[in-house]
Amino acid sequence: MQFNLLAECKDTKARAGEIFTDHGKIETPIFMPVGTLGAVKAVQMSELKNQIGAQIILGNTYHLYLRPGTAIIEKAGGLHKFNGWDKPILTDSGGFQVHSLSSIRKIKEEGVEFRSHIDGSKHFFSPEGVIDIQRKIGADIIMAFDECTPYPCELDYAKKSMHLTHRWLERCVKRFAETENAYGYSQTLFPIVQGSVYKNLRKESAEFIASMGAEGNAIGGLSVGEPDEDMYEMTELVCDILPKDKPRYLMGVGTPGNILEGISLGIDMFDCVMPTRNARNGMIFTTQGIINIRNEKWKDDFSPIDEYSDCELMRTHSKAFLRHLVHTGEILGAQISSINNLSLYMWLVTEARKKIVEGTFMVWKKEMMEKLMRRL
RNA sequence: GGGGAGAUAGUCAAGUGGCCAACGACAACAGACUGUAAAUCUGUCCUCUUACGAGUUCUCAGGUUCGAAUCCUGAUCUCCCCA
Repeated sequence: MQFNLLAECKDTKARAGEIFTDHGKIETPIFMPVGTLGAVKAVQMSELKNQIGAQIILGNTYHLYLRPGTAIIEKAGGLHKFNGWDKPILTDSGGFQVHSLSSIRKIKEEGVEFRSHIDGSKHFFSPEGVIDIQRKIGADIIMAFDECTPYPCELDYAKKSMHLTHRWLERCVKRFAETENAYGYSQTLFPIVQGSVYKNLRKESAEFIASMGAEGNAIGGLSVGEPDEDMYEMTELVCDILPKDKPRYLMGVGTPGNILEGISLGIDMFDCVMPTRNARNGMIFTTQGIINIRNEKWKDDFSPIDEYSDCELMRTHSKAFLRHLVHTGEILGAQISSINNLSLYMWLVTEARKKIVEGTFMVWKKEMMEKLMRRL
């Protein structure tokens, strides 16, 4: 993997760059649609590629390990072959499931014991095992196994958890170095900064992660319920420590506003389920603000969903029709909504990149923050 | 014409003397959702009130009772069976 920094904003810490992987180029800042099970829910690969313009998607180690199982993916020749997505893929390690499945897992020094959320069976994830699985899944970028701490989180717990994540990281790095890619193209391992919302912990973690010399670095444990101000403060602090010449990935973020703020703090990569999950629940992100398309007020509004969208679907379909689809539970409602939201997110990062290169990012960002986050 | 069953809030549907403004489901309305246990979840849902609470209800009209959606009488309407 290769990262080139192409432009920097003079007013903020925003930057524009490009990442080269064996599956192609990624222009940063970038938003990565989440496809937990190897598929972005309600969106076809061709739509992702041609309409939305996605450059990289996510998969999830824990979920793919349970179903279809590592052996099947290996037999298919890796996830790219299995799901037909020939551009870059990033897999999360299962660290987020340590957080989201907290009621059915047990954390130990050695690793994490999960009970499958599907059938209750026991599974053990160690840092080494997670690297092995991710080697077999074959994502271009793989993540270290970490504990994504909850919010709120006691200082004492956050500290212990962070140190555990650091020890796990060393084991991940070791295993990664000892193993090879399974399908002939290169993979790279991103370590993850933790430390909850504690400045001293974040600093310590960022310094430790920076010292690993990875090709890219991630910030985890944020956007788990803390106030936006805390998220931004931690992000800024960490970005200032992480190497400038490597991409920075803010995991799980966020709203369009969060993303713009993250970009201005020096983040290059984002992923979030919000555009797809919320789409399925009727939340439509448009260039003019946020719409709850289920609301009664749209029932006879035959104007385009977003006449200023660069997504043709949004300019041609009416709010009333989309409301009808979502309201009646038509699958097409989820599809159109998901494509729209992802298109909007991709448009957002693409525009941001342009503005950074042009040198007008700050003014544009301010305008967009208000516009995109307002409720219609 | 004869016999039988039934009418409960937007819909379906429990309740068959007090714990009933009335179970539940659906619909409707609103909200939540940030490295996806989510096409999920939460709330409201007779009227008025932010709420506390108050006021009207269980086809209609009488009646029994301290007390009725629940018992009695009649009316109206619906459905089924036989001729």
